[in-house]
Amino acid sequence: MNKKYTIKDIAKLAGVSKGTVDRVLHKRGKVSPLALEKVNEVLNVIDYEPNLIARNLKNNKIYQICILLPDPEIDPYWLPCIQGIKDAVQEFKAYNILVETFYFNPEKTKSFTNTNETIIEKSPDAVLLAPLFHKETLDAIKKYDSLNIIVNTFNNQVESTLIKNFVGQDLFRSGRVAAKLLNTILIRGHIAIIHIDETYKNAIHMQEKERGFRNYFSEKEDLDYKITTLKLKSPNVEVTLKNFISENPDLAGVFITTSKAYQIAKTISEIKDKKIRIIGYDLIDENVNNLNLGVIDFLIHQNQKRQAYLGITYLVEHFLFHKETPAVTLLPIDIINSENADFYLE
Amino acid sequence: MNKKYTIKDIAKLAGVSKGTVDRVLHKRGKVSPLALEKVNEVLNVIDYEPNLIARNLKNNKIYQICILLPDPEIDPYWLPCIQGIKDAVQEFKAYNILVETFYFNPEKTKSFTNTNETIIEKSPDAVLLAPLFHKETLDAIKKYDSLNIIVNTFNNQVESTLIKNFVGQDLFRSGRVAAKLLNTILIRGHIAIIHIDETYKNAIHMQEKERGFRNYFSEKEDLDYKITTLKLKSPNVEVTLKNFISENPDLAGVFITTSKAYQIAKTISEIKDKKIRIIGYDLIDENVNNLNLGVIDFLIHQNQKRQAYLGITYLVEHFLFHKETPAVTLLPIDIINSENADFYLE
DNA sequence: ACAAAAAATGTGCTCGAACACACTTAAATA
DNA sequence: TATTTAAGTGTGTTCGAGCACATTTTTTGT
Repeated sequence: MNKKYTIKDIAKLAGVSKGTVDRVLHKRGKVSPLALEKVNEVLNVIDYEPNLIARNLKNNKIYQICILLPDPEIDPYWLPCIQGIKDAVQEFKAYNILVETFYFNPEKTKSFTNTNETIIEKSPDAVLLAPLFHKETLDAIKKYDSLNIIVNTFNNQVESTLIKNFVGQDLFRSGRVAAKLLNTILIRGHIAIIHIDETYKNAIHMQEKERGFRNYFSEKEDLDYKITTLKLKSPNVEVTLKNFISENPDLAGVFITTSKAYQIAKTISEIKDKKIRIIGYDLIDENVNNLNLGVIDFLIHQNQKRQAYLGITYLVEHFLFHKETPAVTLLPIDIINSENADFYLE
Repeated sequence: MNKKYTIKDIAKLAGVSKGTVDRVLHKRGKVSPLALEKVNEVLNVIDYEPNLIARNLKNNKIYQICILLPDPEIDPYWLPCIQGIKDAVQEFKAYNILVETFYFNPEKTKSFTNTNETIIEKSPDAVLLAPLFHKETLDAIKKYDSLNIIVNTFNNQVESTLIKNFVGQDLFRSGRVAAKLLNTILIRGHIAIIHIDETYKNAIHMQEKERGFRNYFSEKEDLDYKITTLKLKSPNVEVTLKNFISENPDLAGVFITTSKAYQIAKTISEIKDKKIRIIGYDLIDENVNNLNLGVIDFLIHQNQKRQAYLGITYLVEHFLFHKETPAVTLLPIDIINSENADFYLE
């Protein structure tokens, strides 16, 4: 009754050979209308699911997947990806899957293009990219596609029909989440959106978050908030911030669009006479410390680990099981406070 | 170089037959010390991973898994589990896995025991239980174990060495998360922990959450909060609550330990002169509506869908791939506001 | 009508692990 | 020493899908 039907079963039921059933199933042609009819009749009645185990046994090709991301030693934001990759490798080590990780220097465009060339020389079956540099990424994607190498991306969205899958987060929405959080903890007041200028470009990231943040408040115009955008540049972060705070004594909350909230937290925690609320991104150590100290109120988790893990998983499932991969996978925007942070770490 | 070694390869390298290698790998005995030595030497050098695909091909047993949970029509809390089960079934339908779902009436102990008996008659290979009734669960587990049926649990934790795996949440910690949230949005004030008395027993659930909640505040004794526990009984919920609010004009926040926060939200939203903050559990429709209306500030997501999904997945992986399952899997305690709720729904 | 070409169909082998069973060699017993 | 018993080893088959190739049937052309 609940038996799993095999091709042999279908062949017997239809009164043909398994070769014919196989041709029908794979639309390989060379089947008479009569035989086609008979097989289809059986297929309509029973619920045939090919046995994935048997299907893949024969296919002893080793699939090579390369994953390219910024060097976590230069930007610790990418550190959790390593574990995500490890998890995926562990999960699929019993299959013919070979995953190789490549790092590039996020501060240097050249490093990105060079690493892509190294990967191309390996001629893998698929590449998973963290596409930091827009133009160079498009070039790389074109090149990969011409060599029939599948390209998927994670973390940063790049519009291209050549990309099969993107895993990341809706940055606009994450800006809205941050806005709602500040709206919940502050009745009114002056809020600063702080972009800390990185040497490399994640400007689009920061802009999208700001857009979402402002969008939330623009929908509630009756609310009594003043919102200022503050761009801080690398050597002068602390000085500029201190000046801003003393010039704006009504400052009640800040939203930091990068993972550098701890830098702001340090300055703000030194102000003893009032509490300025802080919302930032990413569970890097310094941020979590400040969360536990009560200096940072919330962090938004971008789940890089799962991004990398899912990106690889989709590729493996594509190769091994011919599964359809969704064009875009948006991970949940996790809200973190001191009490639930543990569960999202490692 | 990166070739996958097979048993045949090992046999050739060790100068024995694949039968001998097989006996060594599975410790089936009947191997001479000399042969054992030779095979082990090869195994030490190469990194052998058995091909899971081939291993399972031969094993054409159909594994039957029964999952037992409260009827979602009676308690909508369990509704997301259906989707979690569906997802798991979909994922494993190509393998020999048969999942059958059973509902019991959470208000009737007898219904629980009866359904367990129905399952036992089916003699499945494993059962995944939502163990609502403590004593009856222990009896059922004992019975299952004596019949060599694997028992795993989800949602509710039951101490028993016979259980291979539990998937759920740390309720104590989730109480702490709620406490931290109220601590973040309220500077001071009177807070009420509200237990809405269900007809059936989830008393342990509610107690653990309260314990965690109070534990958080007990650690910060310098804070200016007053915490009251309020038990509301079914027909008089609204009246008792209204009385409490008028008797306690300093009430600033409530923490509802069940999924019935919307009931409280209704009453509280009618109070126009002040804002009482509300934190509750579970993304059921009425709660999410109140989240969007701004009446409920935060919901804590218990991720029932994933609980059911993971519970089944662990069993399948145990049967199919002989994977070790962790004794306890604690899901993250997701904090939900109006802006990120979408991502956790379905 | 008959050979040749084309179309349709069936057979048989492969993948790797698992295990039953046949077989060989060594040890134990009379 | 002959014979039983045990220990050790190798061979061969199975699982289901996929595909190459052999075989059969039908169609086409002369």
